[in-house]
Amino acid sequence: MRARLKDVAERAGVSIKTVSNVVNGHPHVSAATRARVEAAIAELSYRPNLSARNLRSGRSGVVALAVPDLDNPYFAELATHVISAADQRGWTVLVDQTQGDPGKERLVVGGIRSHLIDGLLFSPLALTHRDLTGREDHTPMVLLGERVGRRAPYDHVGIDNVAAARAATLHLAERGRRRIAALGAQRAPSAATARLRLKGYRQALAACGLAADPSLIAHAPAWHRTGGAEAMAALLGPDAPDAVFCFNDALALGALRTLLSRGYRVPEDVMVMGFDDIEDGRFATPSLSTVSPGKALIAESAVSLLADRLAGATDGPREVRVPHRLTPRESSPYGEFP
Amino acid sequence: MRARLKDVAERAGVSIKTVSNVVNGHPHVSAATRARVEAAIAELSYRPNLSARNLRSGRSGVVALAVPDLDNPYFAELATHVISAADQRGWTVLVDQTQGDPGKERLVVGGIRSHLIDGLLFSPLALTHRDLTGREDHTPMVLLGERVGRRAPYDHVGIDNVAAARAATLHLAERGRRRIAALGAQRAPSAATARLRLKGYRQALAACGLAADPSLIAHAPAWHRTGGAEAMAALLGPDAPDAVFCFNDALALGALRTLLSRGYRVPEDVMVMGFDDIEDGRFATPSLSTVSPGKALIAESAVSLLADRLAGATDGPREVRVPHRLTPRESSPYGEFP
DNA sequence: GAAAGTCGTTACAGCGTTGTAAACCGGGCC
DNA sequence: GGCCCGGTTTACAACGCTGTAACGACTTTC
Repeated sequence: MRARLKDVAERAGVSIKTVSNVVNGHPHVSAATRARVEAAIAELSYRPNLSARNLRSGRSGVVALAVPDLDNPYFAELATHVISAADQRGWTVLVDQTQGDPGKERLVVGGIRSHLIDGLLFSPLALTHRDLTGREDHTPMVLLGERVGRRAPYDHVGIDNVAAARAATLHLAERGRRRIAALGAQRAPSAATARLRLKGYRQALAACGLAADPSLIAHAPAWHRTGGAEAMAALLGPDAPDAVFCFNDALALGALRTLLSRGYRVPEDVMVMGFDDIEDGRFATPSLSTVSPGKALIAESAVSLLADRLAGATDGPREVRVPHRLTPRESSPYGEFP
Repeated sequence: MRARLKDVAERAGVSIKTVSNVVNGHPHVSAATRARVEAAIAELSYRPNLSARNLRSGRSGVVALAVPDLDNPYFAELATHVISAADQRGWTVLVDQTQGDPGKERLVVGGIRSHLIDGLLFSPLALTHRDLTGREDHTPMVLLGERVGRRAPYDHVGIDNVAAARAATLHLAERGRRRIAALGAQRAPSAATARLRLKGYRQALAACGLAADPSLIAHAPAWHRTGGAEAMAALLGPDAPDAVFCFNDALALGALRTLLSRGYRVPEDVMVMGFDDIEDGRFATPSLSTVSPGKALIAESAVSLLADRLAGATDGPREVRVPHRLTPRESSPYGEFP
C-alpha cells in the first residue's frame, strides 16, 4: 500500500500536519524537523494523494482541452502548444475530443468533467450562442477559434479571420490570377470560421475589381483532405480556376492532390493557398503557401487567460486577437506567371 | 455554489445515502423515492464531485497516455484511437508529452501523476530496462511500441517490426530494385524500433541475394520530416539508390520532398516506402506506400489490457502482437519499372 | 400468532488532505 | 521569578462521497 501523511508522520515522530507543512513548503518548520520529515518522505517514497488534496482544496491542477479531433494536424499542433504552456504552470492537460458533434460539445460546456478540472479550453465547432448563455456549469472557460455568437460572456482567443483571408486572396490576385476560387465554404449556421474567411475572400475580390463568380465557391462539409480533394474535383472543368484559396491546409493538401493527379501544374496552372501552416504543408511538393496563425501564441494566450480566471479575475470577458502572418511558398511563389 | 448530495437529500426529503444510491443506480430504491430524488437532482442540477468519489473509491476514471509528441501524426492518430477506446469504457484520457526526454519519461513511469490516474498507457522512446525494473510506483501500466528490455514485467502491445520491415523491403526488391536504401537508422542503445526495422531490412536483402551496402544506410536522429529530408540528401549522389525504405512515414515524406525538389521522379527513378500509414501519406503526390500497423487495434488492445489489470488481473505480463499490412501506393506501384 | 425473511431506508465512519485555532516551548524583559 | 512574545507544533474538523451494518415496516411461512 502507498504511504500516507500518517505513515510519514509516525516514522518521523511528528504530527500529520507538520508533514503536510513540509510537503507544502510552509514556513515555521524548524530545519531539524524538516530534515527528519524529508528523510521519512524519501524512505517511504511518499506522494500526496491528489484526490484528497483536490477534495480539500477544491482545485485539481487539471485543465481540459476540448477540440474536435486530434487527428486533425492543426489541433494536434495546437494541443502540443497548450500542453507545454500548461506544463509550465504545473497543470496537467486532459484532452476531450468532441468530433464536432453538437451533443458532445454541449456535454463539455455543460460540465461533464467539471469536478475533475479547474478550467476548460474549448475550441468549439457546432456550439451556438444559446448553448453558452444557458451554461449552468461555472468552471472557468476560454474559447479558442471563432467567436460564438455576439457577446458570449467568455474570454476568447482568435485571429482576425477576415483580414487573414483577405490578405491570402489578395496575394493570389497580386500574382496576376483572375479566376480565384474559394474552397471550404459551409452552409451550417454555426460555421462561423468558414463565413468569415469567405467574407475576407469576397472583400479581396471586390478590392481588386474581380467579379465574384458563385461557381468559384466550393463547399466542403468537413475540412479534411478528402473533402478538399472532392471539392477541388468539382471546381475543375472547362472554366477551371487559376488559383484556389482553401480555408485550411488539410483542404489545400487534398486539393493539391487532385490537381497534380489530373495533370495540372501547381503553381503554373493553378496556384494554391492554404490556412493554418501545418507541418505537412511545408513538406508537400510543391510546398504549400499558407496563413500562419501563430499557434504557440494562441495556446499561450489562452492558458494565460485561464490562469487569470483561476487566480480570481472577474472583469468582463476579454478578447485576444493573435497576429497572423502570410507565408508564401512554392504553391504561389513570388515572381511572374503570365 | 454547486449542489452536493446533502442538498439534494434535503430537497427530496431523504437521506444522503439514498440519493447516492439513486445516483449510482443501486437497486432497492422504490420507484416513488427514485422519482423524487431524480427530480431534486434535476432541479439543483447536481453533479457528483469526482474528487470526493475518487478519494472514497480509490479510482479516478482517468488514465494517462504518455507519448513523445502529439505533433507527430502517428501519435496524434494513435491518441485519437486511444481516447475513443477509453471513452467507450467511460474513462477520461489525460495526455502527457515526454518529448522523448529520458528525464520526463522517468518521471512518468515513476508515477508523477499516480494518484490522479488509474492506469498508464506508455509509449516510451528512451526508457531503459533498468527504469522499468526499478519502478516504485504501482499504477498499472501498458507499454506501447517497442519492447523495452528483455523481460520487463509489463503488458505490451506492438507489431512484428522485423517481419514488417522485411516485407516492405522485399516489396521493393520484387519490383526489380537492386540498390535499396534504409533511412532512419539510429545509434542510441535505446533505439529498439530502429534496430528491429534495420534487421528486417537486412534479412530481406539477404533473402534476395542483394549485397548489404553500408553506404545505403542513412541515419536520422529524430524521425521527423526534416530528418528524412536531410538523410535523403545524404544518400543522393553518383551512386544514388533506386529505392528507399524509410522507417516511418514522416521520414518518407521528408525524403520524398528532397527527391522531387531535386528532379528525381518517384517511383520511376526512386521508389519510396514508409511505415505507419499516417493520413498525410495517402494524400502525398505520389501517394506513399507504407506499412499499416493497425493503430485502432493497437489502441483497443492496449486499453483492453489495461482494463483487465484494473479489474484485478494478476497473471504474468501479456504480449499482444497486432497484425500489420503492407499498403502499396503510387510511390512503389505494382507494374514494371525496368 | 409468532418467527423468519424481504425490502427500503438510514446513521455512521472513514478515504487523505489542509485550514483554523489553540497549545506548547524557550528566551528576553521587567 | 513571573510574564509576555515569537516561532513551532499539534488536535480537530471538514471537504463530498460510499460501504457497512443496522433499522423499521411489511410480507411470508408454519
